[in-house]
Amino acid sequence: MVTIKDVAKKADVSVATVSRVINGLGGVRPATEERIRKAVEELNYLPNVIARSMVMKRTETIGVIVPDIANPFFPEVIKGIEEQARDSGYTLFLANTDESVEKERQLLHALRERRVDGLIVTTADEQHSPLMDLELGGLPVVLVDRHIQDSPYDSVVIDNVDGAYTAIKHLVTTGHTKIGLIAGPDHVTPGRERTEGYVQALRDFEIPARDQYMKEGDFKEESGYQLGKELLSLSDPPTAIFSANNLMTLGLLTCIRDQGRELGKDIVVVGFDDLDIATFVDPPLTVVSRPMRQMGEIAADMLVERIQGKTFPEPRKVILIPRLIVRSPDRVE
Amino acid sequence: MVTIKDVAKKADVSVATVSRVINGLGGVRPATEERIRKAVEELNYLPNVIARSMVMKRTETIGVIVPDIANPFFPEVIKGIEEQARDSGYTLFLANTDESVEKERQLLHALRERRVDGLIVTTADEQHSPLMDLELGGLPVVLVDRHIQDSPYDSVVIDNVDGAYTAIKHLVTTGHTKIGLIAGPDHVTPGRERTEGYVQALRDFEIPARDQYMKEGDFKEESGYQLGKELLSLSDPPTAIFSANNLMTLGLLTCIRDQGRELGKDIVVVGFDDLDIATFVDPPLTVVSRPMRQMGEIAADMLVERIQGKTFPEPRKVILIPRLIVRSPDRVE
DNA sequence: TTGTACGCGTTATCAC
DNA sequence: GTGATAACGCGTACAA
Repeated sequence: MVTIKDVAKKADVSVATVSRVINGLGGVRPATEERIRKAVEELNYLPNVIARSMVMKRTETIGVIVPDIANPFFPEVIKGIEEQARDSGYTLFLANTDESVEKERQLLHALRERRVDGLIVTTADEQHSPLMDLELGGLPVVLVDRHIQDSPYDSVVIDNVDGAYTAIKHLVTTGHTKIGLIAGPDHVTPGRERTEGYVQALRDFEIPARDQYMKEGDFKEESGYQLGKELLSLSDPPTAIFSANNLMTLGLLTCIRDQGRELGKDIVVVGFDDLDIATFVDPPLTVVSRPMRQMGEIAADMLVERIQGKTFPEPRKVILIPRLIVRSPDRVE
Repeated sequence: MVTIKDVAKKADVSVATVSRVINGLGGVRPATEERIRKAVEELNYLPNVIARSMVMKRTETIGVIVPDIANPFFPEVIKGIEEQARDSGYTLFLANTDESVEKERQLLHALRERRVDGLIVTTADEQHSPLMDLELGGLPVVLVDRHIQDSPYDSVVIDNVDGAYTAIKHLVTTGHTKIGLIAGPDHVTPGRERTEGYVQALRDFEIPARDQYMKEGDFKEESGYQLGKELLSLSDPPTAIFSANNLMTLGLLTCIRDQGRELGKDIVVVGFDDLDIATFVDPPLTVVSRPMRQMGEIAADMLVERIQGKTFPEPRKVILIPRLIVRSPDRVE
C-alpha cells in the first residue's frame, strides 16, 4: 500500500506538508502543492481513513440497526438516512436483527468495537433493548419508529395513535360498527399505540369494543393470515378489519381471497402502511401512509447534531403525523 | 475511552499480557488471566478494532454496493450476504447507488478509503463500471447478478437466458404465439440475456419475432406501465407478455387494470422474479423465481475465500438456475 | 512555508 | 510467563 510517506518522498517534502494539502489546510506554497498533487496522482495514493480516525478519534461512520430489511418500510428509511448521512461525510454500517434481541446485542457490540460515531436503531424489543443495559459511554443514539420508554435517546416516530384513530374513524364514518383489529405486538410502541388508537376511536364513537374482534399478531405476514381467518370465522364476523402493518395486511388479504370472501363487499380492509398490492386489489385499499424517507432523514440529521456535540435539556422526540389515503368508498352494504 | 493500557495498569501487568488473554493466545498464568478478565469486566473495556486493524492490516469489513435497496430482490440477497459474512467475523458497509455510475464511483472510493477487505457489488452499468478503470490494487471483488465482461472478478449470477426461455416455452406450450416482451436495459446482462432467452425460444418454436412486440424498459415500475400500454394498444396486440423484472411486472399489471383488460383472458402475463402481488391478481401470476438468499450466501463465501488468499486460474462464475413457478393455466382462449 | 517528533490503541518480536 | 518496544499510517504541536 502506498502511504503518505511515499507521497512525501516522491514530492520531496515532509509528510506534514502532504497532510496539509490533502486536508486543504492551506499555508503551502502553490508550487509545492502542485508537486504533491502530482505525486498523489501518480502513486494513486488513497488516504488511510483507518489511520486517520486513530488520531482524530472519530470514524465518520454511523451504525444502523433495523429489525427486518425485507420489510419495505426499512429500505425507504435507510435511503433517507444514507443520503443525509453521506452529505455530512458519514458512511453507514447496516445491520439486520431479524427481530432478535440477541442479534441486536451482538450487532451493537460489533459496531461499538468498530467505534462508530453514532447509532440509529429500531430496536427489536423496547422493554429489553440492549441499548438500555449496555454501557454506551455517551455514544449518540437516535431511535427510529420504536421508542424506548425513559431512554436518554432522541427519537423520530409516527403518531400511531392518530393514524389508527383516523383509520377507524374513516370506517365508522363509512358505516361500519363491527370493526376487527389485527394488532401488532404489545412490546413495541407501533403495536401498542395502534391498538390504542383503535380502542380510543371506538370509545369516542360509542361503539362497544368486543374482545373477540381484537387479535394480536407479530407484524409478520403469516399472523395476518391466521388472525384474519379467526376473525372471518366468527359467528358474527366484523364487516371491516384494521390491520396494524403492511406485512399482516398482506397476509390478511391472502386469507380473504383463500376464504372466498369478497373484498369491499363481505369485508372491508384498512391497513397501516402502504403496500404495492393496495392499488391492485379490487377495490383498492385505503391505507395509513407515512413519510418513511423523511423519518430517515430526520434521524440522520438529529444524530449528526448529537455527534457534533449539541446537547438538549431533554431527549428530543420528533413525532410525524401519518396520512390516510382513501382509495375506496369502503361503505358497508 | 478505556484502553488496553488502563486494563494493564489495573491488573498490574503489561499490555502485552492483556493482549494475549484478549486474543486467547495462551501462555498466561491462570491467576494472571483471572485478574485481567476482572479488570476488563470492571472497566467495561472494549477492544478498539480500529487500532487493531492498523497493525493487522485488515478491517474484517466488507463493502456491499447495490443499485436499489428498495427493490425486494436486494434485501434478500443482502440477508444472505450478511448472515454468511457474520459467521466469518465480517461486518458490512452497505451502500446504494440508485443505478448511478457516479454514485457507484464515490461509494467505491469511500469504501476503499475505509480499507474494506473486500467488495460485493451489483454494478450500475456493466459497460462503464468504475470497477474496471479504478486501480483496485488487488482488492477482492465478487459480482452479484450483473456480470462484467472480461473482468477479473468472481461472480454469482442467474441463467437469465434459461429463465426467459423457460417462461416463453411455457407460454408457447399453453397455446400462445403472439408474445410480447418488456425487456430490461441492454447495458446489463440481466436485461440483455432475458431478451436473448425470449428471442431464442421464439426461434426454436418457429414463431416469427415481431419488432413491435419487443419494448425495452429500464427495470423500473413506470416503464412497465408505459410499455405495457404501448403493447396493448397495438392493432394486433400480443395475447401474452413476458416482463423482464419484478418492478416492471408491477407496472404492467397496473396498466392492464387501468386499461380495463382482463388478466388471464385478454392478456396473460409471466414475469421474471416473484413478487407479492403475484398470488393476488386473478388468476395468480406465473413467474420465474430465483434463490436470492442463496446468491448472497454464495457471493459472501466466494469473497471470504478470496480474502483468505485463495486463488484460481480463472475468475469463478457461479450460474444458478431459476425456476418457473406455474400458478395458472395461462391458456389462450 | 516547511520539517521533526510525538501520540492514537493495538499486535508482535524479542528479551528476560 | 511476562514485559519493553517497535511498528501500523496519519494529524498536529512546535520548532526552525
